[in-house]
This record gives sequence, C-alpha cells and structure tokens, in this order.
Amino acid sequence: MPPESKDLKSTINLPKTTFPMKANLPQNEPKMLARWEQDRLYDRIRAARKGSPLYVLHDGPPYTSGPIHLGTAMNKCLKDFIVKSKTMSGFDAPYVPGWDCHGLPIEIKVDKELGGKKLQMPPLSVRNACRKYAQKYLDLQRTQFKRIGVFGRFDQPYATMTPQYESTVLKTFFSFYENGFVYKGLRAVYWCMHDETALAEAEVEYENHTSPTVWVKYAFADDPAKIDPALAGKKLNTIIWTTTPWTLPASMAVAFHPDEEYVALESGGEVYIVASKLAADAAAKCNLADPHPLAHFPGRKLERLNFQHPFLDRKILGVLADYVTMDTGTGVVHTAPSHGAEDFMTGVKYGLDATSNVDEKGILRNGLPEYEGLRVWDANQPILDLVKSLGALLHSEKTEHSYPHCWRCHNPVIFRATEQWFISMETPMPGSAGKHDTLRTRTLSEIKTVKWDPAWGEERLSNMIQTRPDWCISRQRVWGVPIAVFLCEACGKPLNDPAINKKVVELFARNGADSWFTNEPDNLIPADTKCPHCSAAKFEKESDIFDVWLESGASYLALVAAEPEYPWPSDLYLEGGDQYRGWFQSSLLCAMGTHATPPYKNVVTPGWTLDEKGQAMSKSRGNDVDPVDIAGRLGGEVVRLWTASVDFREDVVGSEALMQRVGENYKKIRNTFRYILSNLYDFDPTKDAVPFEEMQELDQYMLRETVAFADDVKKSYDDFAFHKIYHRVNHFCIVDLSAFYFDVLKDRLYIMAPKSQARRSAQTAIWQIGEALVRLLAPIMSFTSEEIWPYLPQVEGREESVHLAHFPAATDILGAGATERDEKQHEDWTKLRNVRDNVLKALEDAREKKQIGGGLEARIDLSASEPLYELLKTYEGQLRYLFIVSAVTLKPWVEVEGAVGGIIVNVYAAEGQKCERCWNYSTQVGEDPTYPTVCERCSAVLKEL
RNA sequence: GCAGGAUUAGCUCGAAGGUCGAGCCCGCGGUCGAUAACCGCGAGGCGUUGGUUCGAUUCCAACAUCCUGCACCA
Repeated sequence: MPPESKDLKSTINLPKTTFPMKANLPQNEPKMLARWEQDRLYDRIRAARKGSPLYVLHDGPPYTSGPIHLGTAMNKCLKDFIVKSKTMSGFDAPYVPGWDCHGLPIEIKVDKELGGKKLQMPPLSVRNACRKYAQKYLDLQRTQFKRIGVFGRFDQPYATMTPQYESTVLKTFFSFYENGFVYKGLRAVYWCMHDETALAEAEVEYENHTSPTVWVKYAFADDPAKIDPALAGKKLNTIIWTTTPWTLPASMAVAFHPDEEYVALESGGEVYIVASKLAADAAAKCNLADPHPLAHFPGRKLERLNFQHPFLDRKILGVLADYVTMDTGTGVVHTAPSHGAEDFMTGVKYGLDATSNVDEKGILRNGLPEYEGLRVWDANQPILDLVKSLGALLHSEKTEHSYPHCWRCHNPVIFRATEQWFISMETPMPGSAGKHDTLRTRTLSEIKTVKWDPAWGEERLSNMIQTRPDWCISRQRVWGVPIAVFLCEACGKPLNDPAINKKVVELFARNGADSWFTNEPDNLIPADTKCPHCSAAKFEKESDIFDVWLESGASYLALVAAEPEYPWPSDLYLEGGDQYRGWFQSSLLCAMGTHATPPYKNVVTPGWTLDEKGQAMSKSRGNDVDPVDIAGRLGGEVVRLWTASVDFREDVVGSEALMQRVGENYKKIRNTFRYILSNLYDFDPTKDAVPFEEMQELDQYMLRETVAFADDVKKSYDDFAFHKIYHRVNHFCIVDLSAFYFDVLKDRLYIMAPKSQARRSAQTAIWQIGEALVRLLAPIMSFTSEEIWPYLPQVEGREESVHLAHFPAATDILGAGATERDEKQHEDWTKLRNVRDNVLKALEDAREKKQIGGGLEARIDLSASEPLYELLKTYEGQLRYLFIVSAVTLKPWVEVEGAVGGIIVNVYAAEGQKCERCWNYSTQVGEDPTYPTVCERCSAVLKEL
C-alpha cells in the first residue's frame, strides 16, 4: 500500500529520544548526588581500582572559617579533574579531603562572639567554642564541595583538630626537637599592650598615627682616625632620627648603610656624621651653623666602632644594615633589637642584647627614674626632656605616618622581644656530611628533585628558603596544638626526654590535644625525673601553641600514618601561589625534618581568581562570584566547565557573564550528545553494529578522527591542560561533528531504510563516538556524563556508572584489527572538506544573488586541477551528499582567470523536481507510478520497507 | 622597594623567528525533519618603546598596567 504523500514523513527515520534537551541542572544535580551517595559510588570506585597502581593527590586543607569562594571551588574542581582522569586512566587514585581547623582567625571570631566572657572562661571552654565554630564550617564546606560534584572520602576526611592529627603534629615537632633543630629564644614580635598579646602579621593593620620625631646626638667613643685621618682629634658625633623616643633606653647600636656615602660635617666646634644625601636636610633641621665637610667615607668604615649612649652608661656599636634608606632622617638608624623586627635581626647578627625592658602591659622597667614605670607613649616626653637636658637633642617635631595597629582594638602596637620557639634553618641534618649540610642547604637541594609546574615555582621557593629566617613555631594563643613540653620550674629550661615525649604523643592520639590542659605534669612525668640542667624536680607546662603552618605542614605525615600503603612521597600537591610562603614550604620543612625528603613529587600552582576588570576577587571588594550561587542558578556543572575553560596556571577571570557563556557552551555539548542518542533509538550494537572494514569510508574517517581526538584529550589530561580539552571538545563537537559529520549524515540516517548497511554504518560510528566522548568528558562534566551514560546502548559488561569506566582506547573505538591511523585517508578527507568549504562559500554567493535558497535547490559544476581532480573523481558519487546539494558534475580543469586554489565552483538551479520525501531535486521524480512525488532513490527505499 | 608571574579579536584560548589561527559573542542570511535546535557567510587583534635579525607578536632590554607573596622601616 503506497503511502499518501502526507504520510511520506512517517517513512523517514527522524531522530527520537527521551534525553531532555533542557538540562535543569540546578534541580537534577542534587538528585544525582543523592544517588551517588546512596550507591556509595566513591567506595565502589575504590573497590574497582583496588590493586591498580596508586596515584595520590594530597589535598591542601582549606581553612574552616567561612563558606567556599570561587578560588576554593576552582581548586577542588581541578583536583577532581585530576583524580577522576587518573582513575579513568586505570590508576587507584584515592582522594582524602582535609581541613585546617585551628588558628587565629577562628579564635578571633569566637572571641567576638564570646565578648568579655572569654577572659573568665577556662581555655578548654574557649577551645570547645572554637571547635564548634570550625566544625560548622567544615560541614558547610563539605556540602558545598560535594555540590559541585567533587568525589572523595568525604565521610572520613582529615581535619587538623582530630586526636590522630594532633598527635602527628606533636610527633613531627618532637622529631625536629629530638634531632636538635629546635631552640627557644628571643624574638621581636608585634605586641598589643592593650590586649597583652603577641600578634601575627596578619593581625596588624596600618593606620595613621602621630609620633614625636627626634634627632638625637650620639657621641663617638672610638679613635676618629680609624675613620679618616682628617678627623683625628676631633669631637665626633653622629645623629640618629627616630619616631619612637621610648625605644632609646633599649638602644644598642647605630646602623649605617654599608655602601652609601657618609659625610663628617664640622659645625660649632663639633663634627657630625650623617649620610651625604641627607646632610643638607639634617644640618637644617638640627640647626648646625655653617657646616662644612671634613671627610667622606662609605658607611662600612663605621662597622664595629663605638659610640656612647646619650643617657645610659652603655657603649653603642656601629653596625651595617642594607635596610637603611636615604629618603628620610639622617641615614643613621638607632637600633633597639628588642623593639623592631629589622633591629632584632641586626642584633642577632652582631650579638646585641635583645632583652626587653618593656613588660606585657607596655610599661618600661629597669630604667632611670625619669621614665621607670611609665607606659611607652607616656615615656616619650620624659625621655625627650632627659635627652634635651643632656644637650643631645638636636631637633624635635611631630610626624604623622602610617603605623601598625591592632586590628581588633585599633590601638597602636609595638615590637617587643619575647621568648619564642624556633626551628633553626642552620641545623645540620641528622647523619650529615658536615656543617654545611643543614636544614636550609639540604632543603634547597631537595627542591630540585621536585617537578614544579609552572617551572618558576622552583626558583620562587628556593629564593624563599634561601632567605627565610628561622621558623618561629610558637604562638601565645589557645586554639591550636599545644607545644607539649615541660619546663623546669627552677631554671625555666625545657625538658626533652624522648620517653616522656612519646607518652604525650600517645596521650594526644587517644584523647586529643585538650588533654594537655586536663593533665598535670605529675601525671605524665615519672616521679624521679630531674631537670638535666639544674637537677630540680618540679616542672610546669609550656603554654604556647604551635604555628598553624606547622600543623598543616604535617598533613601528609598524618595521612600516611593512617594509610600506610600510601606512597612516600605523594604524587601531587596543587595549591595557589600564596602557598609557596605557606603550605608548600611548611610541608616541605616538616617532611625534611622527618623523612629528609620532600612530601611531593609534583607541585602544581593555579593562578588567582580575578574579576572581569582584572582585579583580584574578594568578598570585601564585593566583586566575588559565589560558586554555590552559580551552582544553584546555572548548575555545578557550569562551575566545573568554567574551571576547565580557563588556563588555570595563569590568573583566571571569573564573572557572571563568563558563567553564562560557559552555560551556553554546555548546551552545545549537550545537544551534540542528544543528537547522537536520538539517532540510536533503533540501534542494538550486538545485532546492528557494522564491522569497521565494512563501514562507509566517511564513517571510518570520522572514527579515526575520534581516535585522534581521544589521544589529544588523554594527553591533555596527563598534562593537566584542561582548557585544551575544553577547546578541543568544543571544536570536535561544533566543527567536526555538528557542522560537518552530522550535517552530512542526516540524509543517510533519515532517508535510508532503517536496517540498511549505509544507515547502520553511520549508527555504529555515532554510537562509538558517543561512547568515547562521554568517557572523555566524565572527569569534567561529571553530572551530564553520568546522565548520558544509561541512554547509550547497553552492552554486556558495561559499568553501571561512567565513573567506574576507563577512557577509550583506539581498539574500543575502531574495534580490534582496524589500523589506528590511515594517513592517506586522513589527507584525502582533509582535502575533500576543504573543497566542501569552497563549495559552501559559492553556495552562499548564489544565495545572496537569490539564485537559490537551500543547498538542495542547487546543482554545481566543479572543476579542479590535478592532483585534486583525480581525488574528486574517486569520490564523485559521494560529492553531492558531502556538499548537501542535489547534483555535482565534475568537469576537467580549464585555466580560468581568477580561479582560487585550483578549484572552480559554479552554482546553478537544480534540475528536475523536488522529491517530497528527501527534498533533493531529481529529474526522475514522477517516474515511478507507485510513488509519483519521490525521487528514484526514495522509491527504491520505499519498496524495501 | 624586593621576588615571581601576566599582557594576542568584545570573551576564553591555541600555535609559531616567515601574511597568525579556533570557538564563543556580534552582524547578515539560510533552513523549518536536532526546533528552548540546526547550517552558512561576514566583521574583528599581537600593551608601549628600543635592540638583535633579511624578517620579531615570537628572542633580548627598558617602560606601562595588572596579579601574588614579602618588606612597608628607624
């Protein structure tokens, strides 16, 4: 029964699928997540890869004081891409997320919540409040990371506030301690005398402050001829300049720049040494009448010569320092090692006394009656008066300048030298060859064994290790791991007994670091223990806690302690560039102290997240993009795809507009899949698949292109070049598939008899393409790949989840036995596609001239020079389908003026009638009386049906 | 100020000592059998100034702008 003309449409194999065009990601992703959770997919992946080579990416712990931001989201997505791609490459790649829970920011926030109550609370209560706070954000961040599709051992993460972790921190410290790396000593730190506490640099804010500024005469107390013969017998002085007169009692040295020129100015019978560049200014300020230079010399001439303190019986040493600048003052810097960071360093270098005579309340002690017992600010004027009365005050004025303030109480802070714990960078390594084989030098040589990506990381970290001071690991705080060391009550010296240390580590492992607060020394120290220094028998507990960097630096040590089969070193660390100062460095040092090797084989550094103007993204600026918000409105997949779209090794731009754009792109990829699925509705690979060698050549060519595509993508996964994958996938979907292959294939898929070899060949190809593409995209588009997975034909042995599957190999795509590459075929088809582009351009010209509308309304004459003509001749019968026109006539080459690329395309209106079924034009429409409105090709198909 | 990095189309990127290029966006058109789709065509660029070179967007130097970390000091 011949179909009526209106029923012809029902004889066409139009695409059909229930795979929705609209993704509805915000609604569907949470359902997918629930399913994964219920199926315990992460555990099933572990089980599936058990026994495969391990690949351990060790997670850097984010800080638990707020929700995640775009940078954190990107960081986790990148790690997820790596873990999933390694998994699909056949590795056993576990991922244990971690969190950094201790430290100041949390303690400060909790302080604010507690208000004045904190002072009345015992440390354990404060710690409990902090723990609750940290746990709250750990839970929040965990939910947020999962929401963007990150896979990992989320039900059993590592956290720096767990007993096992805390004991590892302490054990790591003892490893340093027992090997002689640790000492306790003075150091100048920021000190808030209002809050009576040391401050970290991050807790200091610069605000304007008005200070008295004084120019003070320091008499020279050495032989002037040592500087220059011209000065012999002169009454010599130098002039210092300071904005903190209260530090003068602590003045131990005057610093000169080694290479800057200084001048000795004679005026009123005395001689003054100041920097040449500042001489005029200093002479004017200090009212030096008629100054004239006696000698010029570099600052280094003054090293280790003596001066006299203006009001104390103390020799002041001439020292050299590179930080002396020539922009303000006199070029001579009064140096009080107990009250300045740089002064302190200089003091260490020259062996100066750094004892602080300022107590924790900021009151001067052990001083002259004029200022004894006064607060530092109140001492300024009396000291100034004292200096003046001795004739040493040459000038004074008020200066407004930027000065560090406490970020909590906003009072100005001071530097104050206090006892701190240090890890010395100059300690010889255990079993070392000599004293030049120190923690610093060995670390520097071990840095070279790590692969840094980008490569500048090696230089950057080396520079930092090269110049960094000893590591100050103590903090006078509550929320952290206590430095669990006993101190002799009599002499104050620490007890370092490995047996006792071990006992405390075990205690921490059982009961957590809180047990340091609940146990008294007597519970932990054997009764007969005596101080090795003074033989006293009474001990007290150290009250400082560890720098949090020491804690997070021990993270891989903690993980390996719990998972002994994990490799040392780990395969990869991946964190932002700020971690060269932080985690990369502290992890490296902790590993050096315990294993004498780095904890990582590879270190990768993503860039910073910026807004569309190139400004750093931050919540306080209000230019941040919230990944959780994007996930809620556009989908977690969009956050993932955005992460993949940018070159993460550089600073990356994130914005609403970019997310929208990526979302558009997502639709394109999704539609490509939808088209594949919609043409497989009647395809069962076990029955219908066509062997490679029997496939149409276009299909063979496209499958080989797919193999090349898969190779590129897999290579890019290995290189962590996700943005290349993003662009390669786009290109493949848009240019190779949608615009070329699928467009050409429509005719064959729709028109040919459903079970015809031609159609089955095409279906086999797109099935394999879909199967390859879904796997290759799974690490990045984890939600959508999983959604697509069951829509593709189910063959036996196929995994339940795409995330359990492997990347496709060439034999998966082509079938066994097919040659992976065919250069001739590739070149031929590249040329054919080139000709196609020329034809499409010619069609567009004809369209513009209103000669044709759709391509099928055209027939074309094509002529080409050799050897292209020969090639076209071979494919002559296929050309009309390749170009999607109704007819192609191949003509021998004739030399024509203006022919481009050896091709001439002429477009004409197609001859004959439009076939009502396939829309091609044919002169034979109507020849078959059974089907009078269709072409010869369609009538043949219809007879077959 | 010190250390490290960046600058290519409106956006995201790729390549290379020899006329740079892709996708998206945009404009125009086609199609109405992937339709909250699909196809084609078009427009559009190497931060600035020097140097090396036959030739530089590429190599070198300086400058500018931006990012990160450190130092911001007497």
